[in-house]
Amino acid sequence: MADYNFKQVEQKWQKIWEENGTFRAVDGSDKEKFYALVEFPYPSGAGMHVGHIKAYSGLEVVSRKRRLQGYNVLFPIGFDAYGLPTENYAIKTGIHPRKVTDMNIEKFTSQLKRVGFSFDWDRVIDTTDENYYKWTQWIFLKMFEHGLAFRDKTLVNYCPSCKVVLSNEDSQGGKCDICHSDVVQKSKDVWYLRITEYADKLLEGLEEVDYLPNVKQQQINWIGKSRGAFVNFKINEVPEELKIYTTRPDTLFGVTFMVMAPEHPLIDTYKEKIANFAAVEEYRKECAKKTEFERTQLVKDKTGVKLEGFTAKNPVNGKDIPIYISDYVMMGYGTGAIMAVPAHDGRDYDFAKKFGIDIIEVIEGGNIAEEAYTGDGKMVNSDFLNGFDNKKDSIAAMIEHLKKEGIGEEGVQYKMKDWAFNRQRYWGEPIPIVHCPHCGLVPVPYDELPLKLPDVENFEPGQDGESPLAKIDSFVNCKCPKCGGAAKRETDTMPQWAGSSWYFLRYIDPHNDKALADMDKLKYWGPVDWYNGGMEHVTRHMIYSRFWHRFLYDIGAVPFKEPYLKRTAQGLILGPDGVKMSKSRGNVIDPNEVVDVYGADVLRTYVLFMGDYEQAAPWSESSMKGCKRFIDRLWKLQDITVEGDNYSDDLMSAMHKTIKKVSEDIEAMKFNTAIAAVMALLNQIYDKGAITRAELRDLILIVNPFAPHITEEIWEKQNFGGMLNEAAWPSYDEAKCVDATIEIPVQVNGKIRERIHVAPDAEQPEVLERVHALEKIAAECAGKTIVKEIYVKGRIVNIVVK
RNA sequence: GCGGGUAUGGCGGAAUUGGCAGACGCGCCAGAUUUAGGAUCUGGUAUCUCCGAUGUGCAGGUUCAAGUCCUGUUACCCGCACCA
Repeated sequence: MADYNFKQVEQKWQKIWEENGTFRAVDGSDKEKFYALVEFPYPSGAGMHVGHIKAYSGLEVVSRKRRLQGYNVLFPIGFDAYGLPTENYAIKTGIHPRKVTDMNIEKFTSQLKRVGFSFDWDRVIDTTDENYYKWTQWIFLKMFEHGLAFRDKTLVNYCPSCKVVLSNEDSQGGKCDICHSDVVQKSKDVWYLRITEYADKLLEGLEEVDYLPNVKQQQINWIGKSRGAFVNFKINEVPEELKIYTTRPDTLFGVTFMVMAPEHPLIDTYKEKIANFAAVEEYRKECAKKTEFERTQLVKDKTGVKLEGFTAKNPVNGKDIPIYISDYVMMGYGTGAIMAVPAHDGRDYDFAKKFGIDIIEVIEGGNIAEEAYTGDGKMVNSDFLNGFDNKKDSIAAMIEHLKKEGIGEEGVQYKMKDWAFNRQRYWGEPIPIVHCPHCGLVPVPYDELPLKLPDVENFEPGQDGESPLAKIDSFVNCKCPKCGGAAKRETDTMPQWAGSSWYFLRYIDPHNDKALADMDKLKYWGPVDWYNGGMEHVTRHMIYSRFWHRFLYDIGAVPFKEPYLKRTAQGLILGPDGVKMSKSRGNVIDPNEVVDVYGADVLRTYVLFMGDYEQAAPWSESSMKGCKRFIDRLWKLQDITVEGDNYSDDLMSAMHKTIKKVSEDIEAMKFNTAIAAVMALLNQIYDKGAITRAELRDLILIVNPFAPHITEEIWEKQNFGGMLNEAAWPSYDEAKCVDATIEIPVQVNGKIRERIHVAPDAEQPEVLERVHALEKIAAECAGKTIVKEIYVKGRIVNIVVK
């Protein structure tokens, strides 16, 4: 047999698959469906990364296996093409983002095809295609109609370098997610999506899906639901109440001061009554100047200013307490003001120590002279709560009291905030809203969608962060759809997360021009059975898309509640130096080069063999050569193939065991051990020196999902009949997975002294009888008393002697 | 600080969930083939004081039996972070 020519073979089969539409998903089939989804790529100019290959190879293998098992598989791909890098490239080069995007999509497509992924290429979507974003705009208008899209003037995160307003999610740690420069606070009119209204639904939905535990936990933390109480504190000097939120209302008797966020509006309302207003203003200025970095890094050093001339009354004991402002209280959470219980909160404790404020213990168990005690314990110094010994009961009792006295109520808070939903950028979906001087915000009529993104010459954002669209008079000036008067269009565009929030629905019916997808098709294909992607998308992208989807369900546009039944995440591929791949480090591996030198089958096999799929692992070229050897050895099996319609006796259990192992491991995403099992089988076959046609046929089938090109070629060369992808996944017989005899280690006091061969179903008396007949074991036991004898069937013998 | 995770040969990693630690691959050593290199094939490869003992970050514990379970502890990684 001539050496394996991967270049020729891979091209040959890729062409055949393409011409035959081999991997097309069939609408309206009687077969059971399987919808596998991978996160569609952003088509960047750099082209694909080996990380993409690993991300897609997991469900690629599952999909190919499921097809052989008779499923109707939908395994689609598309492009999430709106975004800043393309726009910035356009600004730099003057090439239109449309052109850049088309070029990049073409590049990605050819790269993906070279790897032989079994995507359904008839269903490719592009979020920047007007037939796609028409429906993105449609969903936005539906949200507007239902009061979920609204406009508000607030402080926003603004990146002075990108000249763009960012969501909290895009500016974590006070750094711009795109350019990593410092984000500043700015007052602006912005669009929001009321995702907070869906917080509970998003939490409840998690109970019915199968996500990795840490994915679920991250989403729960992100939503950040907490239960507690709102309590009103009277301010003594003015007719005003200061409302606070607390998770521990039962510690009210330990409150010795209050703290307001520096931005709290009450401060301005009563500024002429604040005796030290100049000092307050000074402090507020300092806070506004602080970067997020300083705020978080100097956590322990508490700062603040007392509001002179104001005191509050503790509503449970009537004590007068001072009010401070401090930047450790945030305006964006709760009510922007807190009751401080220094004895039982670390931050309040630090503040009280620094400002010399009383610390009153109300929960026993700690040493409040040393530090705040945040554990549970018996209530003290707390009037009617004294004697309660767990927080559940004491909180319930206090809430009861607050309600009865009319000073507070039960409450819930979320860390999640409403989603800032606009960018002052060109390369995004136009927001289909008209600003009419008479009618206010008026939606573009549905029959006028898509509201097309106009052509512009200059993609630079305007000064002060205005969208480039604002400069195009023909776009901006329009008639109000409601009153017909002169009006202006919204010029902001949607954020990059918009298009990806519903793309999995469009794959189901990508060419539909009547609806985002046909209801019958949605019923057949939905929901996504298995979604794999990166860990970095489990909060933002996944929560956003679960929100959109749940909204669409609530208005009857989709027939299922949760979009993704199962979610897994692949680990990163690190550079050969063990560090995350990056252009600046120069440790990036180009998949094209790997395909050139080793072939697509080797690349596919290696990214799955290199380690635990869900764990990060460094790239190693020499390790990949091992996979190259594996592929070549697979080819050479043809040299030792002999006639035979059955498995041979000496490979019987090995064949069945391997089929079982590979079948199970693929479903469990343990691709590395599946490949290892096949390698071990290959070693055994070469030791024996022969393989029957029946064995080769099934071996080729189970390797096919990993290495589809070479296996199709062998299939054809060996005349196994038809195309491999029309054959059935081999089955295994549980009874034949066991060998005729198995080796059992024999331990004396837990140390292995001998080994014997027994039938797998041999019973304990028989085995022990044979064990005692062994010379070495008899010697070990001589003169000692046998305390215990254990035989674990098929595993081990242990004799305990004294 | 909170939440989640990881720790096993020279390296990437296995271990049926309490039952032979180191599967499989890389690397390395030796041999075969080759003018040579590469490729390929065969054998070996945890450590040590090597007929026996030791060994899964560290210290204890449970058990006939622990990488796996329990208690404590250290280091590193990821996510969130002054969230009241």
